[in-house]
Amino acid sequence: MKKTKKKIFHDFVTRKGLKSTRQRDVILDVFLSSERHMSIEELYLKLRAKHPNIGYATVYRTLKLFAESGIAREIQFGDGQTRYEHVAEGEHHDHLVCTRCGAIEEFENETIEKLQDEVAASHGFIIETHKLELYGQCAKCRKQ
Amino acid sequence: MKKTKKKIFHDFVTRKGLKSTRQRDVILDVFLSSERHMSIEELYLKLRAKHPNIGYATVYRTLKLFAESGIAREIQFGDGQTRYEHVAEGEHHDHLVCTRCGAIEEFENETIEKLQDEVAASHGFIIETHKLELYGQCAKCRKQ
DNA sequence: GCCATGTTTGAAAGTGATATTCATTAACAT
DNA sequence: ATGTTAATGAATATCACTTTCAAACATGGC
Repeated sequence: MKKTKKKIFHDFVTRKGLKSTRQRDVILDVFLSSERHMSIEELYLKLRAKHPNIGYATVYRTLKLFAESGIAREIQFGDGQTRYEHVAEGEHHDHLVCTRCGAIEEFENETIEKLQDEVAASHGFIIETHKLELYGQCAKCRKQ
Repeated sequence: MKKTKKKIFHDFVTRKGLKSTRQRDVILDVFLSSERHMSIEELYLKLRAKHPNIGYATVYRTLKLFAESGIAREIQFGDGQTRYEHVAEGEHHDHLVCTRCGAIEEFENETIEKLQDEVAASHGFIIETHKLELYGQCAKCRKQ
């Protein structure tokens, strides 16, 4: 059994000399029990149902911390909302985004990654990160 | 010789029942004579040098029109600025973005595009557009 | 446990980029 | 030249964060 995300985040908080608070615990629980790609707004609303006294700013700051600790990653799909996705250790994936219903699917493709490195090399670049998103209609929406 | 972008935009304006104005002409000239990836802000500043009385809102609205007419395309590189790039007919390319100096290079790769279609198909998606950006250090910055 | 210290929190205000409003001005058809 | 409709520019609004600040907490030392 690998280190759980709760443990990873807790260690991060300790190592940084930060404090473990009720709010952070609650936000982490909600984040971990949610779908993989959530905007701050979505998480905030979900949270409010049970914890109406937690502020937006706290959610915002805590998600940033999740990203910093390595258990989450910020993503932008160009709709003006920052989303946070769960990060599985050592794993990388890209996204398929449905332009109709907004559904997000993930995929991995070794060959594409390799080609990206080649392209970068031929331009003298060293890649640090990349972003690959395919936008279109998902199977469900196409049937309608 | 293909239809020029001026002609394409003018036809678009006519077809839509819009009007041809001095401002739109000027903004189009500045856009066409500029580097491929310009933010609204950059174009506005460049414009102000010779045409200090053209408003920001007009630039903003006109660039949207360029995109709608097909001669320009909106792109987001995650720095919070929308950029507009020139669109060459039938051509598609992706970007290499230097995380140090902000330089933007373009590339095309047939094989990657093909693989994208395969990935999409295996998920039941039909791709409409895609976005592939490689972020890293460009050759120049690496040497420093 | 109780304190001292530094961190967090939540409400409110601030930011920066984009988007809209509205009175005025300018294009185009007649 | 005139009427109609679209475009413009200044100002304002919006949106999604982001920061500020006083009050509330968490944690280590006594």
